[in-house]
Amino acid sequence: MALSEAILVCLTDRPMSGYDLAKTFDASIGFFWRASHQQIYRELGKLREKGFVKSQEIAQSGKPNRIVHTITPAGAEAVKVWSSKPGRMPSVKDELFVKFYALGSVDMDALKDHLTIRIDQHQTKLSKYRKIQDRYYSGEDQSLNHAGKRIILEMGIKEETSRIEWLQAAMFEITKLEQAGN
Amino acid sequence: MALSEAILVCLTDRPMSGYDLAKTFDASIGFFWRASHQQIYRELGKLREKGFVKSQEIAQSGKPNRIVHTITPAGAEAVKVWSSKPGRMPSVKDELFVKFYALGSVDMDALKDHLTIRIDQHQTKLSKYRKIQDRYYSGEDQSLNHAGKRIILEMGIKEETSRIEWLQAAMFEITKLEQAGN
DNA sequence: TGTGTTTATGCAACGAATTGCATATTCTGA
DNA sequence: TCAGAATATGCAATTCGTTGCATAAACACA
Repeated sequence: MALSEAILVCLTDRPMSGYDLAKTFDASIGFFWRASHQQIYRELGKLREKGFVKSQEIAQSGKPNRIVHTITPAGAEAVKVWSSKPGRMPSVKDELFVKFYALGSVDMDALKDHLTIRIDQHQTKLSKYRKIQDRYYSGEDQSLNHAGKRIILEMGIKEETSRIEWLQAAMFEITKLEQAGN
Repeated sequence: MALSEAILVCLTDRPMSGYDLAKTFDASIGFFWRASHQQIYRELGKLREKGFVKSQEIAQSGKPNRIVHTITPAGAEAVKVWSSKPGRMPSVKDELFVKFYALGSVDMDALKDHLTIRIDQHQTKLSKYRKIQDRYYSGEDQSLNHAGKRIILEMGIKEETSRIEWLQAAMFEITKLEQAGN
């Protein structure tokens, strides 16, 4: 499982609380590996048991105390071991395809609506990526870590752009089918 | 959950045994909704309980008996209800991205190997899609069900093609980074 | 003064998915 | 003739993921 590694990778950048991690997953690494805050808290517990992170409570007046997690040398080692092994193909699960597979049994107007929604969602994602790219990745930072994040943003932008294109092509095709009177 | 619907959709084409379904998931609908045989058998049990499929055992001499599942009117109705509701965005989980996110902490040669493997896997998928397209979807069948399957094949081909392109672009970029001596 | 949002953490229950095992027979090739 | 693949089904255990709930305080706004 790569959730634990994704967390360790985040903690390599800087020590974080579970809350910080949840926000990071929402805003950057989570574009490529989704996780909810409950998953993150549970996984942090496991990482602590394995000795891959150290956790220390920091008292805050007023707000609840923060528990800040730091990656240990054993954790860094675990990241290295993981990164040297090839991962598995991401498993596809897309309801929209299944609906197309059953085109004869679905309501065509509803399907067109769903297609429109999906295109919108991908466009939202795309503009989010572009904003981040403009804000943080148009500069001159040449470090490896920065370069890696720049590259996945570029990949994400290409992925979303092509998705939008072929979803629009699919929309065109089913509209044509409808007009043909099937 | 759409696994149950994916199964029902398959059974709309023709009655099948669990084994047939597992093979169908391996060879066609599973390109867009992966499922193992254990998942399928368990789900078939649930569908039977709900009355969405009827199952009848067919004696076979020698081989173990086949249990053939047929969709019921209630099952067909369930497909309709499901298809009218918008699905959720497929959740992304790709280790390769996570490795790029941690570019400073991973072994670059290993990462390049993994990239090569992934490009190969997508190329394999692509040529599988193209073969199916040539064999079954280059003809004149104008039925809706046929058209839907043709469209998802086209979408799949576009998806894989663009994936291969940007994975190669990523390979080019990290090679460039390496040569720059970072 | 109250309502809602943000920060901050976590349990409990359930449902989904994976992994490993188990059985039993036919057919194919070495 | 013997090994192994393909056909055919399924249980059990574990892990992963989601949903709903719970707590607790600061702060912004109306």
